[in-house]
Amino acid sequence: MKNNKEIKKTGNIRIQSQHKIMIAASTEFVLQGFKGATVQSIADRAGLPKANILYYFKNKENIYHAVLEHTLQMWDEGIGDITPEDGPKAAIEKFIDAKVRMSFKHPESSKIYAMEIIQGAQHLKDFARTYQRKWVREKAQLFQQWIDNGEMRDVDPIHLIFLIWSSTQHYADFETQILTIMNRADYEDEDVEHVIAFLTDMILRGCGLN
Amino acid sequence: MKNNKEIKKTGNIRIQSQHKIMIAASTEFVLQGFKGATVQSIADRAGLPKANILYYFKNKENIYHAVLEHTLQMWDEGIGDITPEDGPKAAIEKFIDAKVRMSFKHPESSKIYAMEIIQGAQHLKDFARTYQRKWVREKAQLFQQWIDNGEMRDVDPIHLIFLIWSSTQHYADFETQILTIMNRADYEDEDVEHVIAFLTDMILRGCGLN
DNA sequence: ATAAAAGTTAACTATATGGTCAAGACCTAG
DNA sequence: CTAGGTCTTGACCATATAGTTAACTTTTAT
Repeated sequence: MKNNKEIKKTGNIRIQSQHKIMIAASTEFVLQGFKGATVQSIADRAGLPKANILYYFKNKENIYHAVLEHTLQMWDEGIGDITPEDGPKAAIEKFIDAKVRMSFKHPESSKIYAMEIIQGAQHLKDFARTYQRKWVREKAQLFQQWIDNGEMRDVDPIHLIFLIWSSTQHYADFETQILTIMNRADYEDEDVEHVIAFLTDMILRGCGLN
Repeated sequence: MKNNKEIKKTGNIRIQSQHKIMIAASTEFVLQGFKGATVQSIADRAGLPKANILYYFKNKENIYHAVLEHTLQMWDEGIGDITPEDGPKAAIEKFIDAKVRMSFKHPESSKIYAMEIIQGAQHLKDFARTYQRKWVREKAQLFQQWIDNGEMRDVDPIHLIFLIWSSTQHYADFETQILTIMNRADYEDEDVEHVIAFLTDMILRGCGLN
């Protein structure tokens, strides 16, 4: 009880502050990059004095790590799992649906992750990379089995995953460009559904599932 | 003659130095981002003293602008043109072929461009954005005509272009991740052909052209 | 041959920034 | 009420870095 309360009270302000800082930091990292985002700019955006930021995170790198980790975790949770029972059609539908929704809901996460990869994944821990390799290979194997069973066309499963990945992520990462091209200020709710429908249709057909 | 020689000689060293600097700068900008890339690091990579860099480019921003402009120009030249006579199949084939080859040949360009867009295209001149909108809309209209003529399935042409764009670009931008997943150190020549074949097959089929 | 132009570079400066510190405010438990 | 912890924050410092300058060398034009 006592311990509980301590966590509830003392922990709360810590969590809350850290959360507020991470939100602000995400924006700054997207806008300015890791080096370009200054602790001061993060502080300003979070509405806190700089020293307070450094009180909750030992240094800028730690903020970035926290943000990255949070991103990975969100990705991991958001991307529902695919099972052999799903069959190829449902699997692709689930996968596209989840990724597109995530792209539209958390574009900053996608952007930060993309920048990290583009720059060579210098801050990404080895285990994260290995984890992803395992994930992709596992899913690819599922697709391969469906192919072997004649449940879908014989397409390279690894590249199929890349295709889904890239085409869905694009709406987050290239938001600016896409909005410019569509001559719009913001995405709207219908866009999500439209994109899901479009991509699902195209890719299912590519796999001979339509 | 005199004038010619002057351009040939004097211009040469200028062009050569600028080129060398831009190559080095590209790498640094990809690796460290705009703010993270220091003039010194660019100088070191180019094998020149810092002051020499600043002699050829007034400041860091100018180096970045030159690199960006070069990238845009290359993209513009590399992406062959599509004409109404091509018909949808050849158009898609040409487009994918050109973009994939560019991704594998000049990944840094693709990366710099991607980072610029992700960060909100803060350095991109308005005319470049407008130009791209025009380009995409123009091509989309072509596809729309083919659709109206019953030459291909009725898919959203703008999103079709996004799909081709994203899936091809991905191999440049996410190089690091893709190599990790494929457990490889580098791309090989066959990869280009394989990717072209895979994407062309998938997307043509998606458009009902196969 | 020579003067002007172009190129090279070490040394310097001003500033921005990451991070520290210490003093004090504010909780919380007993 | 008070002692120990947590939180807050202005002031400070060391360093990294963009950009300048000025002296010097090399190239080019005539």
